[in-house]
Amino acid sequence: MMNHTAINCEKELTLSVIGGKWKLIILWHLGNDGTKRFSELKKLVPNVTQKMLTNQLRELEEDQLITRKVYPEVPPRVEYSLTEHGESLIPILKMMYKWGKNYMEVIK
Amino acid sequence: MMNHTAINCEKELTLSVIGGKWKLIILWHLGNDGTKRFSELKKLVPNVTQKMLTNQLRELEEDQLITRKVYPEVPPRVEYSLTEHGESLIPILKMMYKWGKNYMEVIK
DNA sequence: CTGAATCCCCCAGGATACTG
DNA sequence: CAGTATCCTGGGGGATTCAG
Repeated sequence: MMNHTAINCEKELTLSVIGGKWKLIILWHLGNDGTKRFSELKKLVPNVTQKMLTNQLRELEEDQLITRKVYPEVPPRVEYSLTEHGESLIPILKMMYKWGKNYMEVIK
Repeated sequence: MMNHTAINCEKELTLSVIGGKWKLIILWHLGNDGTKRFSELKKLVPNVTQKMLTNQLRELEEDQLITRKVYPEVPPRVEYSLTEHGESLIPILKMMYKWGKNYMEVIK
């Protein structure tokens, strides 16, 4: 598991696992569309660099929100998908989506 | 409103308004206990510095999640409370709390 | 295709001191 | 009591290059 220091409360633990710059959108796509390869995620997540995509995926994997499956092929194929922990996060993401959408409309 | 740059999606907007280091716990206390003075929040939020508490409160105010009421007294009294936007965020915080609690138990 | 390895910059956040 | 004003640091995140 990752190093989540200075967590005062359980909600901050939750925040710490989804708080990375690209984690919400990664989880979102894996939640909606299911399994994705690295290159697919690269296209789906606008403006990520390879380094950051790799980085965020590693952290999500450490936190057991996604699984990483490597196929021993040439060229290599790696697929990412949500774990049960990851799946259980989707309802929260949906609420965040709804709240953000409404908030965006109300706050001009 | 604050400067929320590089928001790819509405959920990231939501994340951006609650993402500060002390914002969750501030919103949490204001949601549970209602109006609080600055000094009360200072006690309720462990290890915050005055600067950071002020900073986070200002940002929450800019984002219209809390209101700031100043009483013209000596010594000064300032009270903070949730706006409707802030209140509407509480269900999300509760879900995050539950998720984090369960996650903490399952992941050793 | 899926990475790892470097180098670098910015700024959120901490420590500390001062003020109406 | 409820703040400002400075100064400073760590590390999250970007750009770029190399590799199996």
